[in-house]
Parts: sequence; structure tokens; C-alpha cells
Amino acid sequence: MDSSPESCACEILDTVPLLMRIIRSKVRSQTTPELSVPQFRALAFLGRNEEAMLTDLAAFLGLTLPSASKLIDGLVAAGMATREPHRTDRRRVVLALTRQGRRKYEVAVKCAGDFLAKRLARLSKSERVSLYDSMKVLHELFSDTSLGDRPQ
Amino acid sequence: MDSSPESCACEILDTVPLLMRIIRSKVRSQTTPELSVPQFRALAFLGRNEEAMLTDLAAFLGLTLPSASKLIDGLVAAGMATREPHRTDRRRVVLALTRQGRRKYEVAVKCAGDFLAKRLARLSKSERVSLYDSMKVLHELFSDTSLGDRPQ
DNA sequence: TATTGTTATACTCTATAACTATA
DNA sequence: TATAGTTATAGAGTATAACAATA
Repeated sequence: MDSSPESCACEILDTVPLLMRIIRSKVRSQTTPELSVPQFRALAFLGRNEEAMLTDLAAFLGLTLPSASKLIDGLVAAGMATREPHRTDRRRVVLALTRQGRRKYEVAVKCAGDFLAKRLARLSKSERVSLYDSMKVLHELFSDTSLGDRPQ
Repeated sequence: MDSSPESCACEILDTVPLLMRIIRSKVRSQTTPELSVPQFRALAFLGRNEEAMLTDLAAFLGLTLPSASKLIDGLVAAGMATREPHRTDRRRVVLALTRQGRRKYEVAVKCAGDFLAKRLARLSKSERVSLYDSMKVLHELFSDTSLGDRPQ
């Protein structure tokens, strides 16, 4: 069994896009047609970041400020997010999820998680231990990677 | 250390999107501004599928036929793909990569692979063995998943 | 009649440019 | 002068509808 860095990289390139397609499909089944993919990613970002401002969100999504602003228009109109002026710096807006927005996000993630867990139950205990460890290792190894991202 | 199916699913949901962002970023750095993401995915599909017809590609990309047709227009104009009439069934078109298109795809994948491999070299041998096995297991476990995909 | 694909048209998403307001 | 955000406008990308050609 080959386990060179190159072979591992190949396996990751084969497997990660497959898993991502599955996750995206399950998430979308719970959010479309209400939310676009970028809107859902915004929901996820706002769920993890308290008091985010528009510039933060735009950077995360790889969008320009005008595009992020319009995207938030949609989330606010859908009752998923709020846009408030900042208390001290009145140039900023403070973005947050509504209760409904948070719930929508949690339900979608749970749907994907349930599907994965059901499949993972087919594995042996030792396979799952190895898998769990490997995911932790990967997360640690790549969590500091900076993405030379769009927009140009 | 918890290794229930649910915990494993959580780790996958944390780690896979992170890895996917990294892979996408590296691939894009080699293909933009020439190719859009769907065009690159089309390149990958045509690289893996000989004699593909337009309907196959549209299904894989989750696009309608008109959208897939326009996307191929772009790849043909860029010299990355060819569109020929089928030999016996003259309703069909046969899609294929040009040498340049194949090369573009291989270079982009190699760039992402090199980045991953460089990082993976930091791991111990035993960590890589576990990782390699886990990727194989995941690939096997989810390779038959059908995606209830767009378009509507 | 069903299948494969294209053309015509409209809508959504995103970017650039220009602007307002605040620090 | 620099920063945070919005409005106006134009360009990609995608969908639906209507069509042509072939099986």
C-alpha cells in the first residue's frame, strides 16, 4: 500500500470533490429554491461570526462590496438576516442572522450530516476511528491556508 | 476519542469544505481568467469520458442543454475542445478535448496536487497510511451516491 | 412520436464606476 | 485622505420557450 504524500494527494483529489458534491446536494435540497449557494454560504458565515460587517462577508465569499450588499438585500428580504448600523462607527453595518435564518442553516447542515452518518454507520468501529483521526489531522494541517482568492 | 457515525459526519462537514476551497483556489490560479469554474469542470468531465455527448455533459454539470451548448461554444472558441457530429446517429454531437485542453486540465490538477503533497509531507508515515486508507474507504462508501441535482 | 441539439429571449448574479457618508 | 457602504449600469451565465433535424 503506497502512502507517499503524492498518492495521498491523489486520493484527496478524487474523494473530496465527490464528498463536496454530495454535501452540496443535500444542503441544497433543504434550501432551494429560497436560497442561492452564495446566500447559503453567507448564512453559514454569519452563523459563525458575531457582529460581522459587510467587508468581512465580502472577503469570505470572494465577492465585491456591491455584490455582497445585494446578496444581503436578498437575505434581509427573505427574513434570514438583519442589517443594522454599527453603534460607534457609523460607516459600518452589523450583519446578523434572524432566528429563522439560524434555524434554516442548522436544518440544512443537519440534513447533510444525517445522510453522511447513515452511510458511515456501515463502517467498522476501527475504520471510523481512523477516519475521524484523519479528518482531524487534515483540518489541522490545512486550517491556516490562505486562499489567493477572487475577485480580481 | 469519539468515533460515532455522527461525530465522523461532523468532522467531514468541517474538513471537506475547507479542502474543497483550497483545491478550487489552486485550480483556479492555473485557469483563470481563461476558464470559468463550469468550463473547467467540463474539461475534467471530457478528460474522463471519451466520446461524450452534450446530454451527458449537461447532466454532469447540472445544466440545461442550451446552457451546456453555450458553455461548449466557449471551450471550442478557446481551442480547448472539439464538437463533431456523431458517425451513425446524426442528432448527436461528439465532444472531446484538444491536446491543449487536456494539457490545461492536467497542469491545473497537478498544481493542486503539488500543493497538497507538499503539506502532506509534514505528516508521519503512519498518519499518511491512515489518511490514505480513510480516503479509499470514503470514496468506496459514497461513490454510488446519486445526486438529486439541478436543474429544476 | 421521442430524442438531440440550437436559436431567441429574459432574468439573475457579479463586476466596475461613480457616489455618499463617516473616520 | 482613507474607509465602509450604496446606487447605476453593463457583462457573464443560466433558464424557458420555440424550433430544426434525426431516429
